Amino acid sequence: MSLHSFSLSLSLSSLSTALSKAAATSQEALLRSCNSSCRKHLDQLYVQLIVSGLYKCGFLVIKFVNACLHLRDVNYAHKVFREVLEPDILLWNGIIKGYTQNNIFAGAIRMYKDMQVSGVNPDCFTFLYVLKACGGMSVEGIGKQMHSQTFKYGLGSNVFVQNSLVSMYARFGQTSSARLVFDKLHNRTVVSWTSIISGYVQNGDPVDALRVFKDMRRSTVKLDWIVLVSVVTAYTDMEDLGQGKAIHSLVTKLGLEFEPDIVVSLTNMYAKCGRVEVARFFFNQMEKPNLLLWNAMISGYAKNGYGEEAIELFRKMISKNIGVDSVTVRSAILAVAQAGSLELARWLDGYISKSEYRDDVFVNTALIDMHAKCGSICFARGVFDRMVDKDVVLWSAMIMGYGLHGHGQEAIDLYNRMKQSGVCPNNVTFVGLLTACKNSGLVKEGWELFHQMRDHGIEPHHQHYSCVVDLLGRAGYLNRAYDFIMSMPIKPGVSVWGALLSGCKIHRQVRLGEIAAEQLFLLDPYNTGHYVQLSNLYASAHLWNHVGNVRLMMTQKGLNKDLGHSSIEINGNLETFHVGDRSHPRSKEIFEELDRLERRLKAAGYVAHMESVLHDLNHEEIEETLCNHSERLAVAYGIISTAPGTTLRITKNLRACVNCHSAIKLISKLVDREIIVRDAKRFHYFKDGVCSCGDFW
DNA sequence: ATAGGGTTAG
Repeated sequence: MSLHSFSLSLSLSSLSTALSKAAATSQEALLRSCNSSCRKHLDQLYVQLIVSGLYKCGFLVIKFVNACLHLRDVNYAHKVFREVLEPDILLWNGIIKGYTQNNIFAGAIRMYKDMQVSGVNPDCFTFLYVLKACGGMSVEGIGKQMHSQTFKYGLGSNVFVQNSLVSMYARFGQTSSARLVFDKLHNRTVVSWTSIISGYVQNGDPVDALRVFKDMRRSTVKLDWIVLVSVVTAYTDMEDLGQGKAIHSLVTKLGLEFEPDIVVSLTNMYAKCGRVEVARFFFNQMEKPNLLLWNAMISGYAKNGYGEEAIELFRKMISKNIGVDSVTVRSAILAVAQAGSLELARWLDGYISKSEYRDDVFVNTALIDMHAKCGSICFARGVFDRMVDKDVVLWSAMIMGYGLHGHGQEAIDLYNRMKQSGVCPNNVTFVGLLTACKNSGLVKEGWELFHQMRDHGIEPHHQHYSCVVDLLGRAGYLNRAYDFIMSMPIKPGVSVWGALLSGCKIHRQVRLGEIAAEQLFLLDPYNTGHYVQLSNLYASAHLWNHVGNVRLMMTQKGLNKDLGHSSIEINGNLETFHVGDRSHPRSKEIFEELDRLERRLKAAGYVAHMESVLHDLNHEEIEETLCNHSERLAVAYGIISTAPGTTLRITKNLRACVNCHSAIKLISKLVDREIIVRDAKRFHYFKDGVCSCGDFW
C-alpha cells in the first residue's frame, strides 16, 4: 500500500477516536509508569497525522498535544505544534498549558511571546497558564507586565484570571499585592478565598490567614475541604491546638473528616503540636494511607523525639513495598539523627546508598548531620568526601558537625579549604563556624570570624549574635557580652538572652543574669528552661530565697521542670531511662551498680555540688535525685551489660547537669571506659577523668 | 479546556 492510499484510508473520525484512545491509554500507562509502548503508539499517530495532512485540523492536533501531555512529553507536542501553519488560540493555549503543567515555565512564557508576535490575542485561559508559570519561576517583573496585560485584554474582572493573580503574587512573597487584587474582586469564589488564605500561610503569616478566614465565614461562600486544609495548616503553624480542635469539629460537622488530604493536614497538626498518639489514631483509621500521610506521621514522630516509632513506620513502608519519596527519606534521617543511634545510622546509610537518593545533595547533607549527631564524625566525613559536587550547605553541615564535637580547629581548616575550592560562605556556614568556636573555647578566632561576615556581605542573624554572646560569656567576659548585646542593630531575641544567662550561670553573675532572665520571661514566658537556668544561677550563689521564688513563679504558671531522659544503645537496641526509673527489667542490678559506683566515687573524693539542683528538698533527697539522673542510670546499665572496655554511647534530651558531668568524668577513669554523651547542645567525650568540652557547655 | 491545598526544609 502506498503512502498516498494509506492516508486516504484514514477517516477523520477514526483518527479522532484513535487519538482519544491514545490520550486515555497513555494516561493509564503513566499511572503504571510504563510509557514505552504508548510512545510507540504516539509515533505511529504522528506519522499518520503528518502523512494524512490532517495536522491542519486544529482539534486533532489539540487531541494529539493532550496525548503528549499525558505522557509528560511537551517536546513531542511542540514538534506537532510547529507543523501547524496558523495555530488558533485553542492550540496556543494547549501548548502553553503543556509547558506549565510540565513545570517548564520559561517555555510557557516564551510561547506566550511567540503567540503575541504571531498576532493572536490571549484569552482568559492563556493567562491562567502564563500567570502560573510566572509564579512558578518567580519572575516578578514579567508577572507585573502580565498583570497589566490582563487589563488590556479586558480581563480585569474575570474571576479565574484574578484568582491566578492572587496566587502568583503570593508565590512571589508579595502578600500585600495579592491582597490588593483580592480586595478588588467582588464576585469572589471559594477559590479566591483559598488563594489569599493559603498565600498568607505560605508566607509565614497564619494570623492574617485566619483573619481572612473569619471574613470568609461571614460571606455566603460555602466552605470546602481545600480551604480547610489551609486553615488547619495556619493553626498548625501557630501551634494553637485549642483553635485547631475547633476546626477539627467544623470539619466533622461538614462531613469532610474522611477526605484523605484533610486527614493528612489534621494528622500533621496533632503531630506538630506534640499529640503523636492522636495523629497515630488518624493514621490508623485510613485503610490505605497515601504517601503524604505516611510522611506526615513519620516526620511527626521524628520531630517529637519518637525516633524509633518513626523508623518502625519507615521500615514498614519498605517491607510493604510502598514507594517512598525524598521527603520520607529525609524524615527518616531526621528520626535517626534525633534518636542518636549509631546502629540505625549505619543501616539507613546503607539503605540510601542503594537507593535513587544516593547522590541527592539534600539527602547527603542530612546524612552528614545524622552521622555527626549519632557520634560518628568519621562517617560524616566519609559522606562528605564522597560527594563530588559540594555546595555551601554541604560544607556547612560538615563544619557544623565538627562544631558539635568541639573540633573547632578542624572546622576552621575545612572553612579555609572551602574558600580555596571557590565556594562562598553563607550565613549557615558562619553559624557552624561560630558554634564550633564556642564549643571549643576559641574566643579570639570566633570573634574574628564574626567580623569577617560583613566582608562576605553577610548580615548577622540572631544565631550569630547568640554564638558571640555565648563565646564571650563562657570566657567570663560578661560585661563585654552585655555591651555587645546593647550594640546589636537588631532587637535581641530569646537565643541571645539565653546565651547571656547561661554565661552568667557559669560565672555566678547574678545581676546580669537577672536582666537576661527578665527579658526571657517577657519574650518566652512558658519555656521551663529559662526558669531552671535562673534558679540554678541563684543556687550557685546560695540565694536560696530566690530559688524558692523562681519555683513559686513556675508553679503559678503551671510549669513543671522538663523531665530528663537518656537512652543508651546496647546491641542495636535503644533503652531509655527517666529520672529514678525503676521500670527496667534489670532495674535491681542497675541500682546495685549505681550504689557501687557511688561508693567508689566517694572513696575517690567526689563531692556533689548541691548548689545546682532545684530545691526545697532535704539533703538526702538531693543526693538521691542526683544519683538517679537518667544519664547515670544509662551509664550503670551500660557498665553491667557490655564487656569491660566497651565504649558507652548515651543520648540525653536536656543539657548535661553539672553533677552528673563531674561524676561521669570520674567514672570514666574508675571503670576505664570511654563514655560519649550527646546532650541537647553538644557531644561530651569522657575519658581518663576528663571531658572533651573542657567543662564549659 | 478554565483556578485553590497538604508532607521536608540541609
